[in-house]
Amino acid sequence: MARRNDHSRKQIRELAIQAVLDVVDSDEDATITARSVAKGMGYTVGTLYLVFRNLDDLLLQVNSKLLQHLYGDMNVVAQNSEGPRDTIFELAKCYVSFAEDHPGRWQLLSHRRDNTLGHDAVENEADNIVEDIFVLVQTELTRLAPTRDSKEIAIAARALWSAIHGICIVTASSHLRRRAHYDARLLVHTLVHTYLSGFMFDKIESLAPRS
Amino acid sequence: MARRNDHSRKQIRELAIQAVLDVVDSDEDATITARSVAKGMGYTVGTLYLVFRNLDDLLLQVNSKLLQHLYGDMNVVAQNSEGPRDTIFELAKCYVSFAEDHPGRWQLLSHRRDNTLGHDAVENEADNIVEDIFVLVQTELTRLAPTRDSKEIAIAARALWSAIHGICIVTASSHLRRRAHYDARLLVHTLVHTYLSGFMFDKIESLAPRS
DNA sequence: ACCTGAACACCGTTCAAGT
DNA sequence: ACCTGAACACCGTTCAAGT
Repeated sequence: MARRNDHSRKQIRELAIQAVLDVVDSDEDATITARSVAKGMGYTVGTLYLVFRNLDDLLLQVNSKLLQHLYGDMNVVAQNSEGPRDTIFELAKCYVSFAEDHPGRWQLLSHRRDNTLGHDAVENEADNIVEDIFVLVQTELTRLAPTRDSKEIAIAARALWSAIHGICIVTASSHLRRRAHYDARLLVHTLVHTYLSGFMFDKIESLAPRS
Repeated sequence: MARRNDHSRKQIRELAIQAVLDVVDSDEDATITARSVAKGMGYTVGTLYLVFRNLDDLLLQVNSKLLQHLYGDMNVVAQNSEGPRDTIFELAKCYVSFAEDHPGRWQLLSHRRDNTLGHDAVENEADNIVEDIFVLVQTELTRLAPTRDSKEIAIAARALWSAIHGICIVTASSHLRRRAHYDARLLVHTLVHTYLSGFMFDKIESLAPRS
């Protein structure tokens, strides 16, 4: 054995990433293991460490890829919807769909990373995409209330998007524990509807003359 | 060694729970280990399995205790605030304070449990307290809009509380990655303010005559 | 009866040795 | 040069054996 040279370094990385996705797609509760990933890609454990710094590094790259896809989908959705209000609803739906249709992949995103790797390029890349997603929402909120302070809108966007994320988490967790199930889509719709009502109402109020 | 009989079964359980809390209090990122818990309580690993079914069972009991405390605090807060609107703000602040002042304990709450243990008494206990917390919020929302459908209010309460939780999670995670930090307290305040505005606005609208 | 600690089957990670 | 797989230091969990 040894010395096969079937794949380039980049191809091996791709194989590993695909193997991780295959594992979580086949069982959302599966624990990702260096050995299981290696088996899935047809190599041995050692090879993994030839190409990634460690398991966290691999998972980080998977997350980066997942976030890129999600961001891409969200951009398409943003393009194809009518008006900022509708767009925000569609963006939220897009996120819930990702969480519900690919629970394994979605859970991968909240995998706690070790701080052992310093400020990595890939680490920053993943974080930057998350930032881009926030900005997407921020842009639509700005369209809804063009006169409002941009700092305020940034806060509103973060609050709203974190809230949507929170609903997905709580719903998934109560689903896991076979609890009375509240539909994530319904909860998110309610949240966005109520939040946007409040957002617009506050605007009206601040524009109204002081009584 | 062997046969010390220093503590009763119940005392040993208490020692273990305290040991877990000590570990996460001293380092929020510490990994809870059967051996580290055992060392912290002055026993050996085996003893842990004399008193808990496994590590998850121990962590579940810790969570149950933490949730009881949190629920107690929230009840005190609910008693001492003026009016439903103020109460909801105070409840939210109470949760954020827990997450920020005791990050290790708070993170323990989102520890993913194995499904290996069936429908346990303790498991249900923890879930029931979470349910009670939702009800607390639900009660205040009902006071704000007594005429609204109770099912709708239940949904509104879950959406709001999950949203608050989500903000804490996203904030903690970006804090961990040393990202530009948005204050959780500010985000939660914005969320609650905006959400309640929307909640009241929708009520007004639905009460208003159809035009 | 109560507790221990060696043992087992797993981890992540490394690195000398094979081709 | 490329990859292997045994080795190491850890896990969670069990259970025969000590007092």
